Amino acid sequence: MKKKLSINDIAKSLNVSKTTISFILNGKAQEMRIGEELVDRVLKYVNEVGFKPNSIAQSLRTGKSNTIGLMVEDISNPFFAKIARLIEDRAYQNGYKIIYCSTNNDTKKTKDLITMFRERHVDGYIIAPPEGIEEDIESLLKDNLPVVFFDRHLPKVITDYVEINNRFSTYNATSHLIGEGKKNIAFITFTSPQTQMQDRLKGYKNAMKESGLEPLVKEIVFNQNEDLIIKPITDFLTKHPDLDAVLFGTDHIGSCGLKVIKEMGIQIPSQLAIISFDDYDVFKLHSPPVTAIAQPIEKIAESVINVLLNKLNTPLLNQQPQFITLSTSLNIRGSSKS
Amino acid sequence: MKKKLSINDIAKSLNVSKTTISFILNGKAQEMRIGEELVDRVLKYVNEVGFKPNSIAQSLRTGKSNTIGLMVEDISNPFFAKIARLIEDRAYQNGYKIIYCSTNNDTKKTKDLITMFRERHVDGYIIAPPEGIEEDIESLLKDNLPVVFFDRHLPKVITDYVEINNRFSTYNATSHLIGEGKKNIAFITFTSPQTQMQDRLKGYKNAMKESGLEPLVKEIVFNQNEDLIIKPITDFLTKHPDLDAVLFGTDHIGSCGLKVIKEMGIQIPSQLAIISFDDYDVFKLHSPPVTAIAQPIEKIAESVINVLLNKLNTPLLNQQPQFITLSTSLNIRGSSKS
DNA sequence: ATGAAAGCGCTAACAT
DNA sequence: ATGTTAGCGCTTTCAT
Repeated sequence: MKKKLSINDIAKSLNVSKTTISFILNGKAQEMRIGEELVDRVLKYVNEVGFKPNSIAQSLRTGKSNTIGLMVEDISNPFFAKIARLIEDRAYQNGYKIIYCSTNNDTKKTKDLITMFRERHVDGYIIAPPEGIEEDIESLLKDNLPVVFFDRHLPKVITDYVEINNRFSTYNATSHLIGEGKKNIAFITFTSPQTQMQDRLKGYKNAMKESGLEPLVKEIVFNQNEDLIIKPITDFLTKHPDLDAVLFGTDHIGSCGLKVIKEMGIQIPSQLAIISFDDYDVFKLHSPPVTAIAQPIEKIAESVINVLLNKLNTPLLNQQPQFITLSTSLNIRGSSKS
Repeated sequence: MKKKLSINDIAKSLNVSKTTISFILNGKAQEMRIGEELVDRVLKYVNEVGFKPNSIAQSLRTGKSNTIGLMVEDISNPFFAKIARLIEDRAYQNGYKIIYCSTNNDTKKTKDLITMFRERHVDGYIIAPPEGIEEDIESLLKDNLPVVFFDRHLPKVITDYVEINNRFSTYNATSHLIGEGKKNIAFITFTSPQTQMQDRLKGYKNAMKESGLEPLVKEIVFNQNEDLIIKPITDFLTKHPDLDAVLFGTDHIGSCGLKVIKEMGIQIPSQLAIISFDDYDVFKLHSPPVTAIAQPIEKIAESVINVLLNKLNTPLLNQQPQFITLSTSLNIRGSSKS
């Protein structure tokens, strides 16, 4: 087994000081006026023996870890999985690694995870924040650690975020249903104080009120166990046979809703028109295909990582935080036509 | 801004040697026969001021990073996303962090990523390996770094792996179609030398041959761009109007196949019976619901992390590698009945 | 232009 | 039972 090389080994083999090696490796040869010939010789040798500086030692010395902490709600949710994938790609391209984790929307778990990330000295944080972690974030910001929120933000915390226009999205979707002649339109969503969910709720209510219709909201407690989502939806639909349309607040609720509707034998769209937030294969392939609010996933990921890299690269400039709001598109399909 | 505390600060404040602190913090107080009263005092103070040892320094010193490298094919694929989620949970429970990345089945990218993981001194590797990285893995193993494969393995590399019984799964699914009276059964899959895909192919062929039927295989080049999967499927189905059943090799091909079938207006199952590998909402909710081969995702994740933690905890015992093969279930639904 | 040396924070062998 | 000290591998200041 070959021993791992250190910068000292290189220095000895080449009869050069390790300082010089370090400078050359870090591109400071010019600055330090190191002979071009030496630079070549070192680079050639380093390459030959495949020496890589020990990044842990580098981290200890410089205080940078070249790591970004990514906290999503649930990595197995397609929305977050896709975002994570795109962020990962761009981060690696820029020499950053990603450490990720799922918060499960659990405040305590999230606090623990922030502590762990902190111990690991991650250079920057990308977070889809659950409620109740304001202090922890403030503490990060106080120590000059860059934090970018996405999907939602914490109203009391001033830091960069990337979101979509939730309020308009549900307003628009609801209006579409109203335009199709629907009157008894329910909104089924998760119970959540988070900004994105609150905004979706507001958009729905606004559209209903503007048209003089009575809002009917069913809130479901967030749970990993699908049965605990399906049950309340079933109860709700059973209790309100007079509904002519339903707007689902998230993709997860949407697909659970479809299961219930299938189970109950309700016809879409003749008996019930349907729209879901988020747009995935399950909606596109459904019969009839389901009208859905599509988030611009690539743009979200792109914006998030750009904002963070930007902050990482210019740490001294205490720039104004950026608040980015992106647009969704309403993909109208068979499930919402009358 | 409060300065980060170090073990030295603690030692000074308490008028105790930092060795003692270190021993106490690492649970070696008993072993070192340190006074119980002192232990309490130290623990209390450490807790009070919120001191956490710098894990980077720990890593540098001990050579352990408490990090597991997880390399999946594509984190935005639900199969891998769910596995990742479960592995993440168990890893965090055991004090390990996960650094993950998507290989995209790209040999070169994977080699680079292994190098990166290595530089980061990850303690163990969980990999869904693409072909062509045999040497890199051998090199890891030579240096005593634990590697666990899942979803597939590399025949030339002897290390632990967790898989499903692919051959039987497709054999069984094909047999089911044959039992339903189908004769012209095609298998649409990705072109891949990987063991899981080869085994799926073999299972299909075996079933066909045993029944004296002619296998018809359409191989599609793996691509991120969905259009490049849909196009060849469309061409294939157009060219073979006499087919009465199709078995799809993966969930991704399966959902693309459904799109094609929908587009072409083919009736399931009257004109064409369908079975897909992997079982997700998109298949369950389809009309008619799609017969699917379900992988035991929880068991896979559980086995993988158990095998790895086991190796991590008993590094000296150069145990026999474990080869775990789990069973799938064939969930028969409307799409495959005659 | 190059080298010596300090030190990032921690662990553990060794000394007492 | 507790303290002293030598590094882990690297960067960077300061001296030459």
